[in-house]
Amino acid sequence: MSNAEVCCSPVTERPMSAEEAETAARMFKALGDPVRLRLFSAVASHEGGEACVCDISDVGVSQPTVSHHLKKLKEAGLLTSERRGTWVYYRVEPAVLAAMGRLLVGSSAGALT
Amino acid sequence: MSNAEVCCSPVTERPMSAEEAETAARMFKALGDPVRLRLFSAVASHEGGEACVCDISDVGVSQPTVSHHLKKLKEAGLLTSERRGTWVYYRVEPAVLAAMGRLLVGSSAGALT
DNA sequence: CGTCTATGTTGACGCTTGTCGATTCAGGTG
DNA sequence: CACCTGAATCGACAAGCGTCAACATAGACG
Repeated sequence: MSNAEVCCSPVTERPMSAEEAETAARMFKALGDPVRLRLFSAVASHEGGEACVCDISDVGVSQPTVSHHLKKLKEAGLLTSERRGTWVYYRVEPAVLAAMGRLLVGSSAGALT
Repeated sequence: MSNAEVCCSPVTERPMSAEEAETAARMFKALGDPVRLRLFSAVASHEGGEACVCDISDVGVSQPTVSHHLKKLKEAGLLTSERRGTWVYYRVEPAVLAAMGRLLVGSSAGALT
């Protein structure tokens, strides 16, 4: 259900419809908070493309707040989570980065590594 | 002063610092509202890369609200404005799209058209 | 100058959001 | 089982945000 597939043609191609904008804005909004952006970057740059909460929770806010932001990122379709024993691991939804990049630069930014 | 040059290395490269996140989040936040995203797309996709307010103000909200959102986009460094006679024209700051794209996909998405 | 049109600004309103402390849940360990 | 640690949820609060109607400003035109 991740918004990645649905959304969208590049912003420079034609004016976005209300529906497209609604979907895309939800993803941008999720990255529109400094703490969330740091958490997201921490996960995305972590080895293996995934990280335990304990690895990334040092962003200067309380533990409930970290949990809250991770939930938001998950709801936006940017992260997925999985519990393994004591710890919970978050990983980046790969298609999302490509989709958002394509939305901005239009070109073949969809070509992933 | 546009945030484009300052910001940043790709999110997947290393965890963002608090300062980087603050800067980048401001740009994502600006695109995190459906109405603003539609306005931005309308300008970006308009011929010549610029548009008069009168050309794009049909997004379902009142005129003051349109003006308010355009101001926000301007403050975020995504748009610039210029008055020419009766009308005010907005245009996309070109480096910004490339910078945000690079932030997401990491690759050589900076290569513009 | 007076008036008309195109944008911007102000002030107010309700809703959303980021944050925390307290609590709860989940799993491991003794 | 009791206890401890990692993580999520709850409840509350202040701050921020999107929206509008009313008003203000800027330029064109008579």
